[in-house]
Amino acid sequence: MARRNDHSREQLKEMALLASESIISKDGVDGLSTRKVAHEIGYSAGTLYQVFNNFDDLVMQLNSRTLSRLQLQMSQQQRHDARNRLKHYGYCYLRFAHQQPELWHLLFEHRAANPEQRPEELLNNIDALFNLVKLALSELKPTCSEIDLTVTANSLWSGIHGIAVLMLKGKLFDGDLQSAEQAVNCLMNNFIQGWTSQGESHA
Amino acid sequence: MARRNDHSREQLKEMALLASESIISKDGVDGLSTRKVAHEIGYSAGTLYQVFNNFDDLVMQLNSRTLSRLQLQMSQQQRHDARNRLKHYGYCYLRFAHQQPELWHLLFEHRAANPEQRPEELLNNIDALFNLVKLALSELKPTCSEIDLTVTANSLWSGIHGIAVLMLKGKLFDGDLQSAEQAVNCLMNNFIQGWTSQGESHA
DNA sequence: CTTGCTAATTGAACGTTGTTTAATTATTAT
DNA sequence: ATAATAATTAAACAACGTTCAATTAGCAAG
Repeated sequence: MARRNDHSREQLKEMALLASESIISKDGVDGLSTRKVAHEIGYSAGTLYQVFNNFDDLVMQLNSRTLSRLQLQMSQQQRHDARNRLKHYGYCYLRFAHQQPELWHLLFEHRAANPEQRPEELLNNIDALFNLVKLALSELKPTCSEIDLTVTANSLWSGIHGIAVLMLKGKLFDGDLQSAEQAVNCLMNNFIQGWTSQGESHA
Repeated sequence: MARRNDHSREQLKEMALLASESIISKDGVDGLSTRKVAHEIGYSAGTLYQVFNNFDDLVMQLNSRTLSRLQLQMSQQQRHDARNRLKHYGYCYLRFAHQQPELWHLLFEHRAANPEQRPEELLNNIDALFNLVKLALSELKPTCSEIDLTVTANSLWSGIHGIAVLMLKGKLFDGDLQSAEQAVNCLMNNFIQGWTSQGESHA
């Protein structure tokens, strides 16, 4: 029996999340289980429920970490003009999905039994990510209204997301990063070209 | 014990697939299980393994049906010009995802334990679907090379797919069909506008 | 230093899941 | 009618998330 003051709650949570990431990197998302995590950190499965509400809660907190790491990567290297920054975002997104396919899958494709318990932090991180895109778009068309900007950012970024999804699914692009990057390039170029060459009617 | 000649293999498979769809419509994708399907058709779980290799095989055959239904809906109503036909495809795709979210989710987000056993039929249906898009694109730019056409179709359709994914995830577009359609419209308009207004350098 | 209280930790249990297999039962062939 | 065959089942297995009574460790008071 692990002694009571061996680790604080915070430490326990941190250990569990680290162990989860390690397990996922070894056995994939489907190999993650409460018993494995508990065993890895030298506790029993029940103890995890002192730190997490349930398994989905653990996943959500994992996702929070993953998303903030993604956000960090994307927000670096802001030196380019808006057009190239958008491309940079797309490549970052794609590269992250390619390098951490299991964590990415958990982040975007995990179905919580109780979806409404998504932590505030995760939602905020998603918003922050979208705001990067909106900001770049607004530089490309300063006269654009806020609502049009939102629709445009949603549409464009959904496209990038779709490419990442299908890359990981291995169906399109042969699961190949390079050909997926080609698709991002194609989508970005054509979309931005179309968007900047016409009025706001097509927002 | 159900008697041996009550149903042929074909009938058994058909019953199981129908029962699966019924269960999914009631309890969702996560409510689907071998025991439920077996109980619904009046057999025991073991009997299913005479007709399916395993649970993933059942899912794959379900997906084949789902995909061919989607393909049917999309290939109808071909009367429009290429541009509007592409939009029609996008709306069809989106509407299907919205009307049958559980089946759609199973089709595109189910992770088979053994991914390489995907049935020929499913792959063919996916190809057929993509060829619809490529054909419409080729009408928009008859001089376009086959390889550019492929990249462009992949990019555009990945975008549509991404919108559908995020619509169902309920994160963007408020899970709302109408605002997702707006995104499809935005993506299609800008992409096509951009693609047709420039040479093949951006394929 | 011992005793008693509190709270962390555990192990076993429950109800699931997909899957396998020995035993049973229904059908067919002789 | 009997023997061979094949379909069907019930039970078992391992693993899952989750709960909870029992145990044990830590701390405070006497």
